[in-house]
Amino acid sequence: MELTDRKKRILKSIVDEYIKSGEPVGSKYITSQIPDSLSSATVRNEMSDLESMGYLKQPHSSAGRVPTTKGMRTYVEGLMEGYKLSLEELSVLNELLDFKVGEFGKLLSEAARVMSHITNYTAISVLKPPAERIDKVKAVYIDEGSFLLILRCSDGQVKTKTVFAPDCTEEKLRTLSRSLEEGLAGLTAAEISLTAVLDVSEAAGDAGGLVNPALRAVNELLGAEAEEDVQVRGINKLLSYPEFYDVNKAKSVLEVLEQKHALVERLTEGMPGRPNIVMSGEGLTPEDASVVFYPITVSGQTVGAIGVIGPKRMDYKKVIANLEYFASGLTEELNGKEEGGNDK
Amino acid sequence: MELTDRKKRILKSIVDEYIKSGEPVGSKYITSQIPDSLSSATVRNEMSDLESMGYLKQPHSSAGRVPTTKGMRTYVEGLMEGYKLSLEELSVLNELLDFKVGEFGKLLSEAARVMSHITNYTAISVLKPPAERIDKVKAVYIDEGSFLLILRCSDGQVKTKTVFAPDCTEEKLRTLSRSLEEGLAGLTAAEISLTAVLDVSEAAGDAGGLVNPALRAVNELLGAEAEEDVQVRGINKLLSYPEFYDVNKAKSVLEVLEQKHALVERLTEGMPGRPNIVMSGEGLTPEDASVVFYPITVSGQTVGAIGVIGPKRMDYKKVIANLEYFASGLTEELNGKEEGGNDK
DNA sequence: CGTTAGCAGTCGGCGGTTGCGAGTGCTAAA
DNA sequence: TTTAGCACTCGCAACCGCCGACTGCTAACG
Repeated sequence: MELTDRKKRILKSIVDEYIKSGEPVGSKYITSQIPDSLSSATVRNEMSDLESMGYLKQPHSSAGRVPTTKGMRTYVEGLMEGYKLSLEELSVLNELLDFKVGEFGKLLSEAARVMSHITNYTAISVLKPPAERIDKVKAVYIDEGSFLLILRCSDGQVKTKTVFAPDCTEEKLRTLSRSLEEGLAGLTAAEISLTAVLDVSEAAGDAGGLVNPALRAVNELLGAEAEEDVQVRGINKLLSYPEFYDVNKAKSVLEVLEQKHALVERLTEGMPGRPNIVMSGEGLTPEDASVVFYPITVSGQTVGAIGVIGPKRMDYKKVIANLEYFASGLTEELNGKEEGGNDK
Repeated sequence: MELTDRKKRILKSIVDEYIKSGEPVGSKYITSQIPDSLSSATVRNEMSDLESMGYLKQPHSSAGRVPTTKGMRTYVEGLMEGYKLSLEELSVLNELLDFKVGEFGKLLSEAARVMSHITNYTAISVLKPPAERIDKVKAVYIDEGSFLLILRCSDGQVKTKTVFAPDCTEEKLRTLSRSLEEGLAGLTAAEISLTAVLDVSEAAGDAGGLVNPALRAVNELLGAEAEEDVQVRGINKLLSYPEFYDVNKAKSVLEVLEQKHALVERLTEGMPGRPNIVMSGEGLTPEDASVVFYPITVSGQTVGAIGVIGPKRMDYKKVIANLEYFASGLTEELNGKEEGGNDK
């Protein structure tokens, strides 16, 4: 059977209402919502069709209909109207984007807070350590027992770590800096081979004792878990929605949110530049929940993501509009900054 | 009326059982748990006394008794037995303490994860930026448009921030470093006055254009919100306890956990070196919940805290034993490290 | 005077019943 | 093809009575 225009209108109307109320939608109510003037009986017939086509289902035989995941999918992929950001939303987001981008991690985490506040859903931000090339390495003297290793990556990110090592001198550290940079510049963490390590050791000469601690630090800074960060804000919002009044459902969502590493993986795998929507039944997403997210990329590399998790019937248009605005603004700024600062 | 020894035994027994079951405790059950051989009627009389003294209360007139906050307080402050850490718990904690302490923040957050896992409650770790004196300042060249500001505080913590400023040269940065250090060393954020700022500007000479961005960065690094971090792990654990099956109660707890700044304040205000216990009714703690935490100090300054939040009837002895072991081990290590590295 | 047995009273929780109302599917007529 | 009408289904809330756990009280005992 075909999805006629009228069926689409009815489906859209059902989803709209379901997003508002969270309750099954009956045929009578629909007649008052669609432009067509139809009787409830006709709508019932259409709804019956939509059900057999898999767009709707009845929670029990004498209740209204609820959209299935398939129905929701269709809705978000075409039926849904756009959403105009309110003045208030715009001003909050703009203020946020005025942050200096050097503080990327903090910015993302702050964004999650704001996003949760604006949308009334739980917001997630993830920060992923990209497999970056090393651009510059520097070792700076702190005291005899320690120095600070500074790594500048090809995306402009600067990472630092305090390294404890005996007998540091300014002199030795200069040598160390030079040999590290010569040996490692242009490599990713995975590309640091044994020969590279030996090269560095040799070049370091009497600073050789510092090479191993330094390399360990480099590895940690670039390594997979190094700077991974996940922020979840507004968990309490989740419990405002009836679908999560059942403690077990709420628990299953919270369990997913605890899997921080998996979250990073999952959210940074999405398509950049457009909304990614995962609903329950489509991935590991827990029952009745839905996740909307935008990855954030810098020159083609995904470095993080920001998203929202809520009931499957969340207000997609609003959420998408907000995420879109923030993500695209941020991506632009990040990439602009990058090109500007990279002309060495 | 006085709290006799027998009353204490009965109270302890009631709390022990209540911690296990979460249900009101009846007089008959108690007779089988205490060493004294008493009839249930006698126990009832004693329980009636305990109730009028405010240690117990009845949720409704035909049910057993439940300890009040006062009853719990008395329990945790004397009646409770010690808890022996199991081999498994010890080995996990020891492994954790083997982390390098330079990674203090990451360590705390990891500790929260482990703590939640071991105790089966929700764990909280907070990191507070102490009002530190500036020990050393250094500006390191990144490229023409930016440099890295490195701050070493009197507690040995090293903080960094990328600063964007036009026309950086290695030369200028050396001057900047020198004048910043001369002008700011030994001060806390609050003590940086206008005269200090003018001194720095003057000393900086032709690097004067870099002073303002640099000072702004110093301020951010030392400022109140600068590096505040709160990690909450194992929220899903909370929902395993019947006292939080009621979504509203769970929500009120989650709302408290969202107040990250307030959490930092509250948890770092506690007495170091011993368990701090706050129960519902005693502070802002939400209904039916209880928080146990240990602040972590470095040379007298509280720099963070680790704790556990759970139902008021949580297994205090186990939680305290674990937190105690971790907090004292960490404090020791931190203070040791500090003295060793500070002899400039 | 402390302790104990016994008994009446209280009350929450549980299972079964009932009535209500929303919403459906079907049928027959327009 | 649409519509009106009607019988039917079923979740839900209210209600009821019963059971059991536990208490408070009283009176007797050592």
